[in-house]
Amino acid sequence: MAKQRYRLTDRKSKVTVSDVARLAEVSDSTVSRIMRGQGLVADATREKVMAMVKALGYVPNRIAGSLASLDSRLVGVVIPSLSNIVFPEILQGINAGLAGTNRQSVISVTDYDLDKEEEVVRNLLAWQPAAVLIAGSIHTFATQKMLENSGVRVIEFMEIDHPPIDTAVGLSHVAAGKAAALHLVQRGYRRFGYVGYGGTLDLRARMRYQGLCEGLAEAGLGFVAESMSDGQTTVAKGKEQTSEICARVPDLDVLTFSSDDMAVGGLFHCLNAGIRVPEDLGLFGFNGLELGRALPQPLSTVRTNRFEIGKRAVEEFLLNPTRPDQPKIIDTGFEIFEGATA
Amino acid sequence: MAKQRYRLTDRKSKVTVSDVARLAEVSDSTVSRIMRGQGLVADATREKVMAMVKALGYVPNRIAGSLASLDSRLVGVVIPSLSNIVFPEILQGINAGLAGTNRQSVISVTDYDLDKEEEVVRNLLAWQPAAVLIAGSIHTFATQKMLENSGVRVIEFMEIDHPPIDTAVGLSHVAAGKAAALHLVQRGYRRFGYVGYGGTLDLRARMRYQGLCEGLAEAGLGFVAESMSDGQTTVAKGKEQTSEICARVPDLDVLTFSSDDMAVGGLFHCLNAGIRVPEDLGLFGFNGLELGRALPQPLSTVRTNRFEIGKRAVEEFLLNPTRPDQPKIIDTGFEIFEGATA
DNA sequence: GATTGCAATGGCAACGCTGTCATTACCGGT
DNA sequence: ACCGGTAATGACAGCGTTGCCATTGCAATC
Repeated sequence: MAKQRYRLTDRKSKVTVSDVARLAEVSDSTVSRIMRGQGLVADATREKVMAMVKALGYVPNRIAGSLASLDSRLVGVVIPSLSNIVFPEILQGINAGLAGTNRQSVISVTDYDLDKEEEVVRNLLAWQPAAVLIAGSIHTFATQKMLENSGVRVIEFMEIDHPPIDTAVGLSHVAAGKAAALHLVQRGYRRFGYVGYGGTLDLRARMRYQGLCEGLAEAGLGFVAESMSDGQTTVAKGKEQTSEICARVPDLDVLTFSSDDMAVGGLFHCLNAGIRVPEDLGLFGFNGLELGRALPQPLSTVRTNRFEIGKRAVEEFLLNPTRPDQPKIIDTGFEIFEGATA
Repeated sequence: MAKQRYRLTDRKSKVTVSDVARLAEVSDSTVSRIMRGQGLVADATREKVMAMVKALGYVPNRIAGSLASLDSRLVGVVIPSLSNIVFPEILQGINAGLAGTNRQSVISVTDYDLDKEEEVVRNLLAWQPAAVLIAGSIHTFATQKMLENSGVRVIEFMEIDHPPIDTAVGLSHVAAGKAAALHLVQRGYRRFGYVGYGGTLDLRARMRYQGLCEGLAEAGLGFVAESMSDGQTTVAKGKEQTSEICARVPDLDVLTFSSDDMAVGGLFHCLNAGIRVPEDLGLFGFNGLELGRALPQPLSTVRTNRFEIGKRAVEEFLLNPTRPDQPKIIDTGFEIFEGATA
C-alpha cells in the first residue's frame, strides 16, 4: 500500500496538461507545444487536443510555465500615484506599447514614499519581471542596488534630470520650468507668484519650481510671492490657494502653477472674483492636460506627452530586452503652449 | 564524464535558496522558513541567514514559491479604460484595500471591448489569481464560463443591475438615472435635453440613459432633444456637443449629461455663450467628480463613491476568500447632489 | 542515567510546465 | 528490400520553492 505522503491538500481539481494529454491520448509535450503554438504538430492531433482543451476548460498555468521556461513575460511598473491623472495617462501609453506582445504589466503604487517604493520594487522583482518601468530617478540606496543587481532592464520614466541606472525616458523638468519662466518674462511679466506644490515628496514638481526660479534669476527676477501646499494638487486646492495669494499680494501680474489642475482652479477663482485673465493676471500651468484645452479660455502651459513617455519606455525595452552597456537618455521634450491665460 | 544534458542555458547566475542555504550552512527549509517569517527559527540562525541574504542580494522567486504553495497571492483586476478617471479612482480603492495584505494586483484594460475582455480574462486566469475583480456584469459567454469554472472569487464592480456570477459591488445605474430624472422633474424642469454617450460599448452609460428615460416617462415626459456621441466622454466633447444642441434646440430648460466631464464642458460652453446657468439652462452631470465641486459654481450631479466601490470589492474578497454559495449584491448607493447648476 | 518534551533544523517529493533530446512513422528514391 | 531524410511525437529532468514529515539536540524531569 502506497504511502501517499505529500500534498494531500486540495488541488481544487484543477485541470493540468497531463489531464488533457491523457484524455486526448497524446503526451504532455504535444499538448504543451500546441498550447503555445510552437513546434511541429499534425493538424489532426491539434484538433483532437484542442477539442479536449475546450471540453475540460483547460487554462495553462503560467506560473508553472514561467518557472519552467525561466521567463515570466511580466513587466513591472512603479508609479507614485493614481490620483494624479498624468500617471494613468502614462499607463495608457505603456498599455499601448504592450498591446499585441505577449507581455503583461504589473502595476504598483508608491504614494510618493521612497520606502514604500523600496518594498514595492522588492515585491516586484520577486516576480522575475523581464523589465521594470519606474517613475523617476531618485530612489533609496537599497532600491537602486536591487534594480541594478536584478539584471533586468530598468526604464526610469518622467524625468531625465538625473543619471539613470539603465535608461531614462522623459523630459527635463528643470529645463521645462526654466523655459516657462523665460517665456513669461519675454511676454512682459515681471511680478511673479508661484502657486502649487511645495512639499518634499513630488520631486518633479520641485524640479520644475527650481527651473522656474533659475529662469527668473537669469532675468534678474524672482518670485514676489508663493503659496505652497504639500498634499495632492487638485483643482479645488488651486482655487483655494489662488484666492489666498491674491488676497495677500494683490499686485502680482502672473501666477505660475505646479500643475494644470491647480491652474484651472486658479482660473475658476478669477472667474468668481471678477479678475480678468490675462489682463489683470496671467495664469500658467504645467502638463497640458486635456482639461486645460477645453476651458472657456485655453490654459497657457507647458505641454508634455505622457502617453508617448509610457509608449517609448515600453518600446525601448521591447526593442532591446537586455540591458545596454551605456546608460541612455530619451528626451521626449516639452512645448510651451501659448493659450489665452498668459 | 557526465553528460550535463539539460538546461545548459543561461540561468543568469541568479541566487537561489540553495545558494543562501549552502553558504549560511543551513538547509533550504530553514532559509525558506526565514524568508517568509513562518515556523520556528533560532535568532542566531536567522541573523546568520539574513546576513547571507543581504550579502548575496537574494530575492526569493515568487513564481517558484507560488507554484510550490499553490497560492499566487495575485488579485486580477479588469477595467475597461484608464482614460476615464473613474477607473483610476476605483484602482485607488482597490489599492487601499490591498495595502498591508501580502497580495498584489494585476491590472488589465479591455478598451470596452468584450472580446478583448475575454482574452484578458484568459490571460489573467493563467496566473492563478486568488480573485478576479472585474468591471461590469456583462461578458461574453466564454468569459462568463471561464470565470465561473475558475473557482476563484469573482467580484463584479460598478453596477448591480444584473445578476452577478458571485458578487457585485456598486450601484444601480438605472435607478440612479431614474432618480436624477425625477429629481429634476420635481425641481420644475420640463424640456429635457440629453448630451453624452450614445454608443453601445459603455453599458453603464446606457443604463443611466435608460434610467433617465424611465424617470421622464413616469412623469409623462421625454427627451426633447439628444446629442449622442460614441467615443470618449471628455470635457471638450461635452463643450462641443452642448454648443451643437443649444444651436439646434434653443428652448431646452435642462441638459442631463452622461458624465460630469461632459457636463463641465457644457458649463464652459454656457460661460462662453453667455447662457446663464441655471437660470437659462440647467446642467446635470453624473459621478460627482472632484472637478465638478471646484467649478465656479458647483455642478449638480449624482454622486457615486468609486473609491469605496474598489475598497469594498477587495474587502469582500479578503473577508471570505472562497466563493459563497449564494450570489451576493453590495449596494454602495448614490446620492443626488444639489449643486448650483440645476 | 534514562526518559520525555519541545525547539530547531533537515530531507525530499511535489507543484505544472517546458527544453532538450530520443524515438517513431512515413515517404520517396534506388 | 534498403536507405536516408524529415515530420511528428514521446520521455524525462529540471525550473526554485514549499509542505510535510523525520530527525537532531538539549534541557527538564523522574
